[in-house]
Amino acid sequence: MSMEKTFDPAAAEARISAAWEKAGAFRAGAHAKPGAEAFCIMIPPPNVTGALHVGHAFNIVLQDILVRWHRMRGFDTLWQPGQDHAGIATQLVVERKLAEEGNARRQEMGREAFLRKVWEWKAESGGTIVNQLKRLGASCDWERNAFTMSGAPGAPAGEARKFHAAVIRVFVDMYRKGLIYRGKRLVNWDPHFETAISDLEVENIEVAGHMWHFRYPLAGGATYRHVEKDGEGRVVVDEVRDYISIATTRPETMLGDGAVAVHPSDARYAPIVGMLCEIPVGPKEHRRLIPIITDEYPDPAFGSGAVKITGAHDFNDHAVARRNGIPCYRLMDTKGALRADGLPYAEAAARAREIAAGAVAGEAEVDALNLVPEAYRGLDRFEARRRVVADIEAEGLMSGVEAKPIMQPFGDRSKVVIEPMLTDQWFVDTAQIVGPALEAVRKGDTVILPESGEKTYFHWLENIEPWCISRQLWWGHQIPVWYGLEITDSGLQTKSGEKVFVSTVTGDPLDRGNRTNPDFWFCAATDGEAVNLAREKIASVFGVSPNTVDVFPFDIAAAERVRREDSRNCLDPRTGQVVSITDDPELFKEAFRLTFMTACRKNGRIQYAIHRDPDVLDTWFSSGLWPIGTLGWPEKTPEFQKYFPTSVLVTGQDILFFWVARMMMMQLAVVGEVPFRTVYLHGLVRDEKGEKMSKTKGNVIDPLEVIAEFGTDALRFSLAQLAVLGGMPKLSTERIRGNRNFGTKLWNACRFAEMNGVFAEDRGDGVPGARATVNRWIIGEVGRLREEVDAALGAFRFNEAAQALYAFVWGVVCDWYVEFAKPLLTGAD
RNA sequence: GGGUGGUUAGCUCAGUUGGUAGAGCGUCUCGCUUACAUCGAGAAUGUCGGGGGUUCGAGUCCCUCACCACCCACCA
Repeated sequence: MSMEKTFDPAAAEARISAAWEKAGAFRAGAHAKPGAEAFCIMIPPPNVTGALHVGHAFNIVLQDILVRWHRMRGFDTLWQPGQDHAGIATQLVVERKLAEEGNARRQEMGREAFLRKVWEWKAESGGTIVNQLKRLGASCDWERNAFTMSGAPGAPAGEARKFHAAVIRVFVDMYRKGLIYRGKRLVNWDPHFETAISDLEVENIEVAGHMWHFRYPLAGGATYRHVEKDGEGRVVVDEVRDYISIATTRPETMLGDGAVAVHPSDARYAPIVGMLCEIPVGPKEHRRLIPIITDEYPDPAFGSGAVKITGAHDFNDHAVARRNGIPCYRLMDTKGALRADGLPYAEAAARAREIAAGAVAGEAEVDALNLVPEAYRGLDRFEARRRVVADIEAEGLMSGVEAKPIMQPFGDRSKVVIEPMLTDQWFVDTAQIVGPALEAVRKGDTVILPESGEKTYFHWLENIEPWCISRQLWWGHQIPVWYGLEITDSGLQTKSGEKVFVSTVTGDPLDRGNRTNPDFWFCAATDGEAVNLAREKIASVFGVSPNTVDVFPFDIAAAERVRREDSRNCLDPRTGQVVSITDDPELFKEAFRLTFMTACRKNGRIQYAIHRDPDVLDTWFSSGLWPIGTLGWPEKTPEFQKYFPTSVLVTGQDILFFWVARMMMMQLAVVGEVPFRTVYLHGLVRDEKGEKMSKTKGNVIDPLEVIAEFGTDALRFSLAQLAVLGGMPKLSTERIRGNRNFGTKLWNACRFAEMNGVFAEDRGDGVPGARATVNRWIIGEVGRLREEVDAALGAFRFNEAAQALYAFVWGVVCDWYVEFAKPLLTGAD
């Protein structure tokens, strides 16, 4: 078969790809020399949210070059492929798809049915991704394809790998070691997805905002002399005021103010520190009074120097509130609307006044108080802001408003304004596990390239914050913790002589905020184990044998549904509290049915109900275990032993914190080893002008379209050329076209050889013994080239390797060697 | 407010121990010569952001200024 003048990528790629697959050329250890050193790369698992873009292509090509380079030289090579379940992103995609297809919404569908839909989506999307990776020529060991949710309950056939088990195992271990904790903290709340997110998932963007200045009247009509001085000590203001002036960019949060703070050194306010002032909003007869306190936080030079403290909706304020024992009143619901639940405003405000006056209130009670006046209840936060401003202005207590650019937090996926929200969440206590991760890079156990990446890594880890890992989503690894209500032995007995149990927990057993005592949390890999833990715990509380305790895990979502749909409610509507349950079977039946109350004694046995935390883990918690999870840990698989720690991680610098740093911490915490020896960070692929590619700009280069037009090699070579260490890859179609031409050039050199019968005879392996000077010369040149390419790749300078090959093929082989060879081939040899 | 990187030919960018600048694309001229017009032959274009310093010698090291980009950050 003689060769065409131009290379036909489509035909060749399909043929070669099939041959590779048939030969098992990419299997772990393929082409390894006996006793060879291992070389392993874990693919950064693409999300199962859709098609691959050119950024993936870039990432894949670099890995493929490293992998093939090692495999070719006889290393025992594994390139581990797989996909990430990508909690929020995938849930979003599937919800959108369901909506487009006119299906029931997730909430109507129920968790189980929805998850089945997600798995269907995953099967489709995962398959697409694998096929696209294959089109890019990725030489992964496809038989080992992994998925971060494989093996999870509800996973369909074909998802039997055990990644889920590894994730759960790590959670349980870390919990038991005290590396994971749960608590009520101010977290970044996404009102669109109605879940907490981590700090990293928040994008701070400057937007046009306003700063309003309001007057908080002093309580009881009190007045004071307000004196302001300029830099030289000259008095510029000296007047009698009956208010304190504060500034805010978020007037709607005033409703939850717990204090006004000034700096302790601020002489202007010294006369009124300790006094009360009034929040100038809401029905006049029930306005709340809050104290004027001192704290280091306010900057006397900024604004009026006085700051309103809203502990439940601002991170700074929260810290101030904590330090000073100021209550944190939550104003919003999960959708970011002002709360409509709880007691009427008048009663809530009355209680808040008592608290302000010194009444003791627990965290749960404070959280349950809804201090939103009826007029604002249920309003969206932005609408509430408008109303609050209008109302204060109408009352004449607004002293000004200025336009001001402000930094506002947005959800990276939802693009809605993030709300600091006081909620119960799970956290990794990163401070405890960060040390080894820092140390490993400092010592060089892991090297990050380019070097600037190490600086960024250090900077972030040295200032690490706790990592919020719980998400109020359905698609993900469900947190392996079961809760029961706190129960104590009251010592009381019924007439028949059996003990009465007392639940010491106040509030609603179905309330997520009500799982306060960790002694009654049961963290275990399976519900069976959780039941056993609970059984032993309850038995020990009452001093009985575990054999006499029955533990019932129940589904809290079902319980909530039962409650919603039942018009009767045996809980005290005021407090939501159930105090004690005796062994009265009728009472038990009623209570259990309506509230899923947690314990009773029945037929001489203790019965105790537990329910699993409905939340799931942050996607990055599971992908943080990618290196060990894909290799079969916790089992000591041969692959784990051979390929871990892995050799190189090739990934985008944008996920240095999200993923790389966390993998370092997690692997070191779990198996005490670094996950990889070298991290190669690359930039985001941009268009030829250096702008981010986006659908709206229309400058997206679709790798599949490029492949269709120019062939995979043209794309791959272009991407390799762009891989400058620390550089910003800018891709243009022109470049790809140029490299398609390069491919043609190479093709034609081969065609020339073929036309001259070079391939007709089998010359065997190894370096041919050349006699002609030209041939000896070119063999030497090839050797030089190889050294050059090896050196470049060894230093992760893909662009230099590409450049060397380009210059050699075009400038040496084609320009000179082919020409020199012509007389040789046409001559009488 | 911190941090990181960048500023080299018209464009996009390389330039790893300091030794008077390179590639691709584009431009201009010529050429369909038996591997290749997705090609060949030839040509033009740079005070390497400004300033200062170290050195025999600096795009390459140091200082400083300007501008750009990105990341991180709680100023109400």
